[in-house]
Amino acid sequence: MSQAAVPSRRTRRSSGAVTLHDVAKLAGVAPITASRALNSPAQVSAEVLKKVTDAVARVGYVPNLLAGGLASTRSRLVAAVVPTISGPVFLESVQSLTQALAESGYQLMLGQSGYAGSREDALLEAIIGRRPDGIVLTGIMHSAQGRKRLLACGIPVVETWDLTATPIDMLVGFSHVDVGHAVAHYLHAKGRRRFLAVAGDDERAKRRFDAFAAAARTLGLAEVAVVFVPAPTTLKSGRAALGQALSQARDADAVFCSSDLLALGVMTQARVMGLRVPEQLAVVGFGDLDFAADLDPALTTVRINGTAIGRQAAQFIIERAEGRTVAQRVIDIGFSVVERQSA
Amino acid sequence: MSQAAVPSRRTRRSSGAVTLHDVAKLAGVAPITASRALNSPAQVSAEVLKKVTDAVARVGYVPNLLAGGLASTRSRLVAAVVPTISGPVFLESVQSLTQALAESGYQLMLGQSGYAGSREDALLEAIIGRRPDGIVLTGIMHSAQGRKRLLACGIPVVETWDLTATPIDMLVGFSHVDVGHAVAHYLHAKGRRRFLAVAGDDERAKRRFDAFAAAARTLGLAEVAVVFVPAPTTLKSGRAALGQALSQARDADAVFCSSDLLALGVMTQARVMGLRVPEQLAVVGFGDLDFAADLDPALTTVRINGTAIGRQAAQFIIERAEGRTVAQRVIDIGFSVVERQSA
DNA sequence: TGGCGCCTCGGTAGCGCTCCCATGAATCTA
DNA sequence: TAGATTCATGGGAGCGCTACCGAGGCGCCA
Repeated sequence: MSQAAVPSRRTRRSSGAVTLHDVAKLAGVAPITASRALNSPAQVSAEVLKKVTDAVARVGYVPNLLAGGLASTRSRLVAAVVPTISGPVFLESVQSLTQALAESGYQLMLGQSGYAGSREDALLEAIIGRRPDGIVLTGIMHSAQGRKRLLACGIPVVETWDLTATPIDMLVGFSHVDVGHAVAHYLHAKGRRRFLAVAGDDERAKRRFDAFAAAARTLGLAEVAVVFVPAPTTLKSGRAALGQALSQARDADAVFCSSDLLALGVMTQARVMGLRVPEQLAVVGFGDLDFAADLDPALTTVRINGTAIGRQAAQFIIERAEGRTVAQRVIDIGFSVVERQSA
Repeated sequence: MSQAAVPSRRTRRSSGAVTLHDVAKLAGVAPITASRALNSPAQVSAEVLKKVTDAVARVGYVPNLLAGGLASTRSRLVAAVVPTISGPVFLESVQSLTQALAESGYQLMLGQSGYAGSREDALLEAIIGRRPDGIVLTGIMHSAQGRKRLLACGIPVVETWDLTATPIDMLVGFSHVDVGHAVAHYLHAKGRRRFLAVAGDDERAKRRFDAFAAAARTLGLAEVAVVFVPAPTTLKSGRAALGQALSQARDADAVFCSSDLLALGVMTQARVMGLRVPEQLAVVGFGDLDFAADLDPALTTVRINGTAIGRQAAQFIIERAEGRTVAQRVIDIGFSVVERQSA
């Protein structure tokens, strides 16, 4: 197929790769015309279009998007920041975000902030330096420093997985306070009266559990014993935490866990201890990970539509990148308590 | 702090952001000197260095790495391709890859190929177009088209999670065939004689299970009944598959699963069916996800050091990006069968 | 004192692409 | 038929940065 004269005047500076100029020369048109043929085919004649696409195929041209991004100040790169990728909670969002972006020709850059947030500044620098067309944050940005930075650089920002009255820019999330209330009322309606809680020590989980405890108080129930475990949460910490929690309140009849993994740990430990779920102990998780529905007993949990979050975040950013303005900049996607067997 | 005269001559073309020129002007040096002060501080005098860093701080300069990448043909971007991010198997690798890269100033771009591999071509185009300094592939690249493309573009490539005699470039992985053999021998040594297998239908799992079945044959055991489930594997498919597998071979005394999630499903289903693990049925997983050790019974599984894979892949690419040559381009990081309670 | 090398700094010229504006041809209106 | 309007194409300039080379200042040796 290709003994096509691939120009290989690889100088010290040039990468030696095929450029748009080569394509244009081969097609017998000006570089800018070749550019148009590739980026807005509607603007060129059918004849030119064919010549250019043929030339592209012959030399195996791949546009240099770095150069394109520099020239057009649109990098077609979007950055996503997650605390850590190995906690499975945000995966669904990242997955759908990647996919939705890819469909529109955008590529995702992944950054991990760590739950500590220490490297956050360096990470922001690395991200902003790449001039992405958008930044998706998991959780809202709290450090004043970081907010200022993001505001100053003028890049569209989507905060996710949370709700706040003062978003930096755009937001798609849900109320952690409402989740805490909803679960407390759910358990109360099921006749449970003595609540326990096992939670990761990240900021959002804490808010869920403060609300959970507050709602229990409002319902006239005993004070909720909350055991905090280090984020990211694991099955192991769930097992350990249940023992600890029960020692604080042995007559407990319900546990709310800040993740499904934690809930699985709690259920495992309960079984080992001879506690029957849900008869003696109701267990509620959070996240509705794909295994939750098929555990035995099936896990009652809080479902967050992570796919919707990712898709909506992508849409927000694409809208803005294409120059349109986003009317509704804050979206509460809500949540639902999924009733199964465990509570 | 900053009433610093941020130049905001935002033209139609310019992003209006602070540039190196602004910094240089403020510091009273030439742009190239400012560049050196930031990128190779050893080459400038202490005095100049201070003037430049002060100026940077005053105007809040963030280097445009797109422009830098274009000029130096080093984007400091690395692409990673995974089948899907939501299967938890590769997470550990992605996590350590991201981290190791970040420490050296590289940023990860994430691409999802899907298990089907249909969008692979478009994905490669999107990746190559960004001129990354390296590409990390999960699994080896099979399509001749894809291999050719990667070879042609001259970007360092690391294939992972597999072993082949003909890598495109560099490789860090392990032998799936050896895994199959090792598990068969492990179970045989434990006195098990009638093997079952539940596997995702991806290519690597298939190779593990062919080897597993072959080893069983060599050991003089009955033919292994293998049930394939669609990738990515889930707890649910594990539960369903066990029933199906047992109907084919009801006297089975051991199951090898192609993922820990599948194994959890199998164990869950076994419990529901009144089968005791490991007494009546030994269960072996694959992956050693973080929950495996703390299940009840604790899951015997095959441990792959995903962190080491990610770290090594990062090192490979960084070495090459810095212009050094990599002597040992293929690394077998091996695996280990982790004995716990389930088998 | 001159010649040599080293170190610091600057000018110039791109990297590969797209923006803005100008050109000529073809089409339309009066 | 002249003038205004579209359309397809091209020229020139520049996005923000760094590679390359050259210039001047310094200390060193003979």
